[in-house]
Formats: sequence, C-alpha cells, structure tokens
Amino acid sequence: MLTIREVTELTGIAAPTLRYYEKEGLLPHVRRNENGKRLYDEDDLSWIHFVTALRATGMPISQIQKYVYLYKEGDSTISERKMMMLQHKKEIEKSIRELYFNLDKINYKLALYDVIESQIERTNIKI
Amino acid sequence: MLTIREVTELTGIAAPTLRYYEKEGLLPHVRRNENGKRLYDEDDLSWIHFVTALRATGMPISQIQKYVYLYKEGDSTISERKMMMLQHKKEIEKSIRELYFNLDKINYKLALYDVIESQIERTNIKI
DNA sequence: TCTTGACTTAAAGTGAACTTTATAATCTAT
DNA sequence: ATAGATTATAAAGTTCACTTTAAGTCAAGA
Repeated sequence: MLTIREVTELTGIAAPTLRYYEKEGLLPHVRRNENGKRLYDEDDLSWIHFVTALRATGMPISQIQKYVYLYKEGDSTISERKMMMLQHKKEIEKSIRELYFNLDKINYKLALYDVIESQIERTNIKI
Repeated sequence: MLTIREVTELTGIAAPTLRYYEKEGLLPHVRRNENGKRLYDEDDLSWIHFVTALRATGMPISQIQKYVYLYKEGDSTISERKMMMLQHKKEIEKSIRELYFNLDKINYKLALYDVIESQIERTNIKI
C-alpha cells in the first residue's frame, strides 16, 4: 500500500489533483489507514493510469464520473461502458485526423518560408 | 469585402470571437467602413483560417499574438517566425504520438470487454 | 517535550479562452 | 419615417480543470 506522496512520485500527478479526482468520484475504493490517511493499492494505481489516459485524450471529468458510476453499478452496465469506450475511441481518432489536417496547413506555411529563403539566397539579399 | 455576419457564416466562428481575436491582436489590418463597421477582405480570411489552424492544434493565444507581432515587424523576423512554426510542428507531432499512445490503452480496454462478452456467451450467462 | 513535516478538509483562487450583457449607434425594409 | 435587425464597445460572466490557501490532525525525530 502506497501513501499519496509515493503515488505522486510514481505517477507525476500532484497530490491535490489525486484528492480532487477522488472527491469527484473518478477513483473508486481508495482506502484510508486508521488515521484517515489515504493508502493506494495496485487497483487504485490502475484506475489512476486509466483516468490519466482518458483525460489526456480529452474526455471531460463529467464523463469519467459517469463511467465510474456505471462501473460501480456492476456487470449489468458492461455493454454501456463498452459503448462509452467505443465512442471515445472514435473521438480520439477524429482528434488525430484533425491534427493531421491542420499539420498539413503548418507544413504548407513552412514550405512558403522555404521558398522565401531560397529566393533570398538566389537574389543575394541580406535580411 | 465581407461583413462580420458573412464571415461568421463562411467560417463558423462566432462574431464575438472574431472581435475578441482582433482585439487581442491576432488579426492584423481588419478594415472598417466610414461608420466603424468591420469589413473583411481575402487576406483577413486567410489570417482567420490560419489562426483557426493554430488554435485547433493547441497554440495559445499569447503565442499567436507573438507571431502576428513578428509578422508586423516585417521581413527581418522571417527566420524567427519560421522557427516558431517548426517548433509548433514538433508539438503537433508530439500530440499525435501521445494520442496514439493513449488510444492503445483504450483499445486494450475494449479488448478486455470483448473477452468478457465472449465469456458470457460461452457460459450462457445473461446480464 | 517540542517541532517539523506530511497529511487532512473545505473553500477560495487561478488561467485560458471565450461568451454574455448592457448600452449605444447604424443599417434595412416597409 | 420608423421599427427591427445588425453592429459597435467595454466590462462582467462562464466553464473547465485544476491549484492554492487556511486551519487543523498526527507521527516521528532532536
């Protein structure tokens, strides 16, 4: 069992953020010791990594809340949870497509700069 | 020359956002008619599309401000602007890599759901 | 024993990027 | 000529996801 400090060192997530996630219901079943201090086990670490992956791919806190709520409901919500993940997968793929699309525009801009620089070279103008 | 309404229809960007971008210095040289109403030309539309691409790829307003400031400075800032774009290109590529990395985790989760569902099928349990 | 440091909570604060509101001026159609 | 829509500005408000602060509890080391 790990203290909150050990988890922050392991994950790079700030302690207040871990408490915030827990308060918002993103981390089910984090235990406490006899004095109320948090103790994290392997399952908690898995949840933290999973929540981090969802956040890093743009899933809002509110939707992760819903997912964890369904998880707590038990096996009857498995298909709904799977559908949430399928939907989120689509969103991520869409984000990637949009990034590539806009990356093209940046590359076009960079190509223009290359043209300008080669013109400067040819005409021997100094900037 | 287009009115702000025509630009919102053309770009899907809300009029207050266009005014906000202009106020923040993201859109150089937007003209006005004799009564102070904005009139956008082709160059303005290009800037709007460019700013939109930068925003959609996560560049902060403050950095776009800096880029436009350099643009207004003239040709002597070309290499600095090109470096900004090269750096931003790297950031976008990093974002794409991270999205793929986390997409893998979501796909792993989905594979687990598939395993669970096939188990349910085999054991004939109804959920 | 004292004090230092790590933990706890609730509540307030922050920063980024808009968005809304309030008020006034101007354009458009009848 | 006038009603209703559109535009302008400045300033306040909103949302999201944390982050910081304030005030307190507790265990361990000098």
